[in-house]
Amino acid sequence: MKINGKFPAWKKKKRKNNDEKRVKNGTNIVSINGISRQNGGQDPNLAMLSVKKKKRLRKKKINGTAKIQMKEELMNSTVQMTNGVLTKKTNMEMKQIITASSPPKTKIQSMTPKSVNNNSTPISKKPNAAIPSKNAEPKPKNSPREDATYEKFIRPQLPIDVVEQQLMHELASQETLIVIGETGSGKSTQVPQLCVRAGIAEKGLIAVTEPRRVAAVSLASRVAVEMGTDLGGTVGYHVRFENVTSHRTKIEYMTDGIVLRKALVSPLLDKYSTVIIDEAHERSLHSDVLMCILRKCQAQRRSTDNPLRLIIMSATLQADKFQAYFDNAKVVLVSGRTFPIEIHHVNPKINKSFSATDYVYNTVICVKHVHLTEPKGHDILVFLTGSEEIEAVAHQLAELNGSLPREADFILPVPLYAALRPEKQREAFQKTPQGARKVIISTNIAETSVTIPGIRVVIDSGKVKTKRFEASNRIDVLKVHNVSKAQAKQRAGRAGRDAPGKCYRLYTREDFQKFDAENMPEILRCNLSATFLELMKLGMKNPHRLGWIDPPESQNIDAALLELTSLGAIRPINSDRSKFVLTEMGDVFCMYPLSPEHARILFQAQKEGCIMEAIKIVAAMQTDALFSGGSDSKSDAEVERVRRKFETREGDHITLLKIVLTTNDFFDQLNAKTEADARYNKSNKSLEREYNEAIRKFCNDNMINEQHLKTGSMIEDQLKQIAIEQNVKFSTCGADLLKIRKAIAVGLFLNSCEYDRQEDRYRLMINPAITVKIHPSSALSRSKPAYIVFSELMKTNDLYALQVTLIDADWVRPLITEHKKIRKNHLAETAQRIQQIAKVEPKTKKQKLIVTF
DNA sequence: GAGCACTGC
Repeated sequence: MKINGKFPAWKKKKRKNNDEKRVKNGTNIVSINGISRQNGGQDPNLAMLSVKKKKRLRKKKINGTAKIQMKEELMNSTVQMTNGVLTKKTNMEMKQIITASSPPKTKIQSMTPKSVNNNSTPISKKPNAAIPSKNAEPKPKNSPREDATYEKFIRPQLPIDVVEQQLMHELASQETLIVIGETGSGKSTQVPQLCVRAGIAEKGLIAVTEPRRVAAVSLASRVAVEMGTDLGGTVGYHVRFENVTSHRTKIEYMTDGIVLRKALVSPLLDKYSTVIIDEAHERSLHSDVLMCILRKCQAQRRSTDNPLRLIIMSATLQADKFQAYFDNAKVVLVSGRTFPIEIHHVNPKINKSFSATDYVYNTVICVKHVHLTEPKGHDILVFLTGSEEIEAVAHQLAELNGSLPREADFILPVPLYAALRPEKQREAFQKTPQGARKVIISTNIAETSVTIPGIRVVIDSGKVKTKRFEASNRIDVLKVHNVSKAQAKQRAGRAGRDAPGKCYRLYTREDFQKFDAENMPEILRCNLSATFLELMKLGMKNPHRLGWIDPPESQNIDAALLELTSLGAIRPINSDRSKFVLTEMGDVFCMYPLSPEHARILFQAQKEGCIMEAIKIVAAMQTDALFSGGSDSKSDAEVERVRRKFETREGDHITLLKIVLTTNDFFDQLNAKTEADARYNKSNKSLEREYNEAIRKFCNDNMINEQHLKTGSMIEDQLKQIAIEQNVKFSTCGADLLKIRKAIAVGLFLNSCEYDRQEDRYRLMINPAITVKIHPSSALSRSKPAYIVFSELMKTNDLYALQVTLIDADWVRPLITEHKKIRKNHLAETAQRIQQIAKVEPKTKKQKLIVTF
């Protein structure tokens, strides 16, 4: 998947001149398709816009205002819920609401929730008259360009301004602070700046962690504008493949995963005086792990001259958990800035045409109702669970147009989900044509990851598809669940970004009351092995005794320990078998951003002498499907024909290798041609156009997803870089594919299966009670070899093995025997430990506050 | 012969 590195010379030069100041460890790769979600450095909010609009906005960037305004909309999207209010409002009342909310008034929460009452900061209602200048940050003298460009910027008022003095005071005096503020409060952009103004940044950087790349990049650029500095100057960001910071940087926006990687190299994180964890309420795996290790880190730095300050920022009022976890830390509340939203629940007594079970049917009925009753021009956003449902509804809505009254507008259904090709995704952001109403039918991608302008009505099915890990059988189960109350609120809020909105919920109010309050934290529903490996690198010995906000189930913890032990990454300490340490191999695994199984493949490949091939395959395994056939234009037969082209008898991993090698050849030829063209004085512009056009055609002909290809290529480079740092001797096996299959078999040996002719299914070798089917998308689904390994087991309607490779049973048998031995000991010890715990600690309810590694 | 939400290093 070699796209970058061999970049035409003309492109490299151009880049270098523009980006001298930037510190980039990523790859300078041209945007293959121009617009992408995983964009390399370009503004993520611009990324979703049409090319024309983008150009327009770029032009305006000189005076800063256009971009700022747009960011303002995107960053401070305003939400207010009139939760549960069903009353219809008259036009007059609606007008009043609109005048009252535009511009939305700053409102400060005067009441404090019960849970945080005793230690929360009382917030003054008086508007703050003496707010220090927003540009108090001294401007760097050596960069006149920055001053000229951004000097005149004055940011609009935000709700957080009112508590500014209060916050400054608390920031200076508290070791840990919890800031609760709903969307639009301005906390993500202002709190880091307040830290700088409070003088906290003198001792070290301010780190701000975000769960998504887009957020880290766009917040950094916004704050850079506000502080009158270049991106990468006083304010920078660091996400995977992209480090835009410099020695001058004081505020560093990062994804939470990056901070974790940094902690692995420098466990005390002493470069940072403050770590701000944003969006803590989302409870992402990384942010939970971070809170866990930062608490420990804080304790260790407490007595030094460089103590660590923690700020936990959350959008929901359920602060009690965080407060208890951080030793009764102070809580500051800031209100959001929002437009009101009318909530309508289904009432079965009135809405007789609704089905009790079929929410897809109800969706169509509801869209029709809304379309015929709501004012023209109000676009609709529908939340459903998956691509199949979405395409079905889109189809039915398109057909509905035939039966609408003559005066009604046209319904324009627009599907939106992550697996959709980028150019199709872009349609959701295009302006609605005259005489039509856009109905965007989306998965939960539209909940947080992307923001669509112009939405006035939300239709919420109340359902979401989530993946949960079944530790007992090591299976991922993908199932439709009810959303949480917080999630339903988030969805409704999407209707109130630009103006007052409405939300139709396709479930009764009684149903809503039964929903969980919050989303289930990721740590409770995923395989913990990779996380434990990282924590053990940091010195954790017994994960059962680690202080989590929500501790994972014992069974899940044990499953991860067993997996890591079997893979040879950790071993129990002889003196105390409930404690574990990393093995030498485990120490190497940690350096790779991979699951322990995938790291094991690389380790084995090194022994077998096929590390180059292994890196290509493992990198491709990290991306989503490279093939992007299905749903649009191309027929099933066509998709099948292209797929066959790459299929190999050895299985899907070798198929991946074939695709990557084919692509490499293509890029070699394309780059050679482009460089030759450059010598004939073709303009850079036309060269770039032809280059991108050729890539697009290649991907289209081969049904390869450009975006995933690009990501895979960058991961390949990253893995190679790490391998170099680990002094790995590079080797290639050429056409001898047996070696690479062996490496794959060893890494994935826990997933090896034997064919059962009678059942016509595969039995898991580590647990013969479980039988699985090879997914029909696999190259081996028809040939049914005797022994296979797979990448992943997925439970949908049946239990399917995904990504399958043909193996020799002798490669894995010794490993399986060893695994069974370990499991037996492990189980005996687990049983013993459980007995001991039951004796010593009868039902301890209160959570320990001291971290015990 | 099925059909897979979303992130992140």
